[in-house]
Amino acid sequence: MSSELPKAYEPSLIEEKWARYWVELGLFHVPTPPSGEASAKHFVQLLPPPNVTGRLHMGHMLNQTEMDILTRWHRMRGETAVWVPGTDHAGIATQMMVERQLAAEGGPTRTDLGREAFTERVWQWKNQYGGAITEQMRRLGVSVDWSREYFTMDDRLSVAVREAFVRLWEQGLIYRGAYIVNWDPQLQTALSDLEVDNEERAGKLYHIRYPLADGSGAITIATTRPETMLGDVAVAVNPDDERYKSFIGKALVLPLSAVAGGSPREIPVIADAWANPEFGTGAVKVTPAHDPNDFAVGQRHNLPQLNIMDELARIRVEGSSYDGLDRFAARERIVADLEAMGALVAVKDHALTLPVSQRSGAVIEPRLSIQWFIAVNKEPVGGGTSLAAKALAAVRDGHVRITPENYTKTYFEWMNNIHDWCISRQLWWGHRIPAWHCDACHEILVARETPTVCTRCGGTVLRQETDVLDMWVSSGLLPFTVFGWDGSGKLTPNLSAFYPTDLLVTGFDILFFWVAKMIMLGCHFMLDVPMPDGSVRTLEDAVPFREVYIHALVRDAERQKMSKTKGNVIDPIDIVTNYGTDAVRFTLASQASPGTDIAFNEARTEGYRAFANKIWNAARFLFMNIGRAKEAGYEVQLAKDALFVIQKGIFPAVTGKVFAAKEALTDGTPFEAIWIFSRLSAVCLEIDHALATYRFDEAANAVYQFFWGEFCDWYLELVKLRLDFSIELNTTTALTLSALVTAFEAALRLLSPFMPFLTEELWHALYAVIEQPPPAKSIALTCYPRANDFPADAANVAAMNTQQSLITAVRAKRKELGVPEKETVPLRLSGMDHTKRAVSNHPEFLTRMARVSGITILEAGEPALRGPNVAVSPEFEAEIVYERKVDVAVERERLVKELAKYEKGLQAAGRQLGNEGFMAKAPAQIVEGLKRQAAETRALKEKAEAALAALPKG
RNA sequence: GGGCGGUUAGCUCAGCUGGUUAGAGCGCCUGCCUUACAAGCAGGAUGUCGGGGGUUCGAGUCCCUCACUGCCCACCA
Repeated sequence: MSSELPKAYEPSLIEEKWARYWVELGLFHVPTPPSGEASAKHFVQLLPPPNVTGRLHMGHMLNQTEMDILTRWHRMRGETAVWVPGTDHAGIATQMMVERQLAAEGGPTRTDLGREAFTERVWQWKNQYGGAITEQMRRLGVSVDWSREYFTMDDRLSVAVREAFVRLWEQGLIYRGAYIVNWDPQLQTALSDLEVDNEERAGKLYHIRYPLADGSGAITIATTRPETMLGDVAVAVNPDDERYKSFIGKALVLPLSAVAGGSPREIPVIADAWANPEFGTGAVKVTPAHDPNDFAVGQRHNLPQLNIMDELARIRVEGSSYDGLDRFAARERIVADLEAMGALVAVKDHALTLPVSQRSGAVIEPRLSIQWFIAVNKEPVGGGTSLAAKALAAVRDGHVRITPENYTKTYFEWMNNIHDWCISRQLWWGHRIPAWHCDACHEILVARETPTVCTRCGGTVLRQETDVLDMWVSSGLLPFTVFGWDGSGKLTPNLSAFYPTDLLVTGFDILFFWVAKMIMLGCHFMLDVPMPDGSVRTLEDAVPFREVYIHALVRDAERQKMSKTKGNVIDPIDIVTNYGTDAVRFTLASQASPGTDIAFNEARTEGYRAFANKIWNAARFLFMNIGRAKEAGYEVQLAKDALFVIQKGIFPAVTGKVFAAKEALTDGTPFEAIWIFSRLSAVCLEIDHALATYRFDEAANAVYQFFWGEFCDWYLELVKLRLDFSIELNTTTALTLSALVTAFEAALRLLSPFMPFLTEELWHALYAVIEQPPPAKSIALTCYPRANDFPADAANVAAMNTQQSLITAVRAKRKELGVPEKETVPLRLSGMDHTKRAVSNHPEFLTRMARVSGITILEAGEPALRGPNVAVSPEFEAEIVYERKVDVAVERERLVKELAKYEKGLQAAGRQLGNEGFMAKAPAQIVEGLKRQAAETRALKEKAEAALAALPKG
């Protein structure tokens, strides 16, 4: 292979190849260390499992980009980087998906099929389509360990889920009972509070008169859901409400409650502080079976619970004329009937927040039903603190650190007000609750193995509970179940080596759904598992992860939240197809910093595609020159210690484990080579610091700025004046080429966590060009550049800075004077000694970069250069010898503007320097700096004044 | 009703514990096909850092306040 890379970078030509290569060679597989082996420094992460039904969205892409950058970075730093991927069975979503599919096919419905056949269908679906999202992940090249991939319904995980359930039950932390839950009448299942959204809707507040049974008057109540009055069992008033004191204890006749052939029900007026005198009429109807507040009131007053709806939210009151009506139809009928009988006192507009199912969009009906709960605030039987208490302590005591920090507060707020967790779902797809009901005595048996005999009555007809577990139960156990936890209390080799995991990267939307559950369950179950050294595990090491990084939301270019209804959803795969994975990754990384949402703008991605192309072309330049060197008879080879040299070259390029550019410097090392190494060294520090603090944006920007703004803009340009293949075996050329290759190869490694595809391609191409086998199968398996690998020469960098500012100033002045770009001009230079020295040491920089034909450096005694042809800075005056074609008016305007700027600066400085307080209190270095700057500004001002005076009048 | 954030150049955002005269990318203007790259090169313009007050020698940076604007949580019928 030679340097024949296409002129423009075409990601589609290489990405698929490498994505496959990484997976097929299993490059990111980390074997389980033998039991008992001390674990090396590791970096373990668990991928937040996407739903099997899912397609990759921008949130996933951001999440995975961040995780992948960190994983690759840690891996290249020599740590054992384990990233465990997997998918979630996603109970409701998957069941809905398959039901829809059945409906589309016109085949049997779920209920037609029955439980067993239906779940079989879901498995079929999962096996056929469930890999879509992981396929997308493979395409993105995320460096997960695929051999560790899990599915939350895998046998091994299911066994662990059952074990966890049984143990919680045995510890008295799981109970079953009739409570008000959020009922989704469409899906016909209970939902947790978190699965319910509250939506603002315009509604009505109905005032309804309930007459006293003794005919002595009436109470008017206010309600937004009049249909539930069929289930009323009381009316509550505030005990301190003077208006109603006399009513307390009396009986009311419940309107419309008469069923066929009967008379209306009577209900009592009770006193309860729940009734708010300020709201509505101050009297509230009490419907314990259909409202959580009323449920509580009912418990306090021992009221009956009257369930008047079925699971489809249809009215079910035998003998009532409303029987069988849908709740909303019933509402209309009831309101009309009340109006007809004169009981409807008023209807007022009322803004209300309606609970809506996140899953189906149906209006939630609070419903009394029998469900299973985890008691999160209860102490387990046999001692210990509650789940919530442990989870609070884990974060409070710093065993789990949350970034950005302000989420810690949110976490505490939530954890302090946490309610019991409803874990049962009336679905068929999921982990079926391991409980059996005895037909004979109704005893509930919770067991690891399917029981055959009732332990209480010896009955043999046992039916397994039909409910399944909330999906977050199984995913909440993942940090230890993926490493083989089986409840036996044994430390598996994987747990020993990899638990607790190091970092969890996730979105805030599942902080409570998932993160909090993992902390509760991890702290609870892992406390029983001994440490690798056999000692007792404490909370510090029971936590599921040491750190949580909560990433921001990816919005559209207008900062709108992406949503299907708005139609502004950006499909990452589309963008990746257009611009390449690396460019999209870089776009996300360049904006990813803790707590800041990302506005995804394609224009930005276009910019990073250009960056990829820039890198590509830098490589072409390199390869072209290596090709020339070979033609010119230079020897290109690897040295003994896995380094390669060119001719008698000096710079070890590469990698494997050793890298020692620093030691390899010689007297002949070109100035600009030392400079680029010094810069590399500094950038390494910047990147390490940035990534250690989740400043992906800073890291990305640092490497971007380095590669484009320094390596390409300056170093490559300067290199051009060294490379001379016309002379046989020129040492300078050899040294330059060695340094160039060395620096480039290091830059590729620096870039590779951010742009894995491009860097992999070019890295292999580089070795192909020098006809040597690469030192590793992948750039991802080499080591990350460290600051110490390179020389850092401050004096060199300072001199280079001087050269750069001089070159820039001359270029600007040339432009101002209208010198044609190709024309070379003589230059005269006065100014400070260090500037003169920098230029006389390397006049070729100025000559090449600013197209200067001859340089005259004025002696120390000579007067400083002045005039409109002089480019000035505090450090130098550089005169371009050229007959200017300058517009005097324009030049005057420019100078006047410049003067004003200097004047403003001087005034600002003068204010401070003339301020006694400042002089007395400000640190010396600040004062010094300000003085120096003021002096410089004054000098510039004088120079500008001189130039202005020298302008012809006109 | 509680809690958390945001407001800096036309756009998207940096600006770390207050310290010299506020930055980047994109866009915009001017000139260049300079033997890696026009997805490029060189040069340039652009901000009363949301309003007001305060603390300080010194304030995008800290405090108060107002305005606008997101987001999360919440059982007020």
